[in-house]
Amino acid sequence: MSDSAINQKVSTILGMVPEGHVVSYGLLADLCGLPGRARLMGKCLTTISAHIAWHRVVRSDGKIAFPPGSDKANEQREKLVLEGVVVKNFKVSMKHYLWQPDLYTVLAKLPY
DNA sequence: CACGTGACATACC
DNA sequence: GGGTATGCCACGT
Repeated sequence: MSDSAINQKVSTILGMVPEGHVVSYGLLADLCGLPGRARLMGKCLTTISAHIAWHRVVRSDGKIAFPPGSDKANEQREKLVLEGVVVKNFKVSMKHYLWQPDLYTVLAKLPY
């Protein structure tokens, strides 16, 4: 699978994550058909972070992936809070996670 | 080719 | 809860 193909899927999927919700890197990888390759997602986001909802991606434990207090971390926290996401100490509450049933809904809309 | 590193995850203790 | 260990994959050195 080419890089651009992955970028395509990531963009598509992130476009379907509703406001006020977040997904983990691992889940995102799963949805891309790349189970176990969460680290690849971070790599991917560095190239397409410009015009998509990259801020809705957090780690599986809820923490923002950037160093707490860094500019990027602050920016992400800001965007999430504006959407109504509860962020405490750079960690989002679990209730905002897109969970399994939601994923099936998302998958049903994907072109593959 | 061998390591180290990184927007990660899981399983333990 | 935190800390360590291991698995994971792409990249640079």
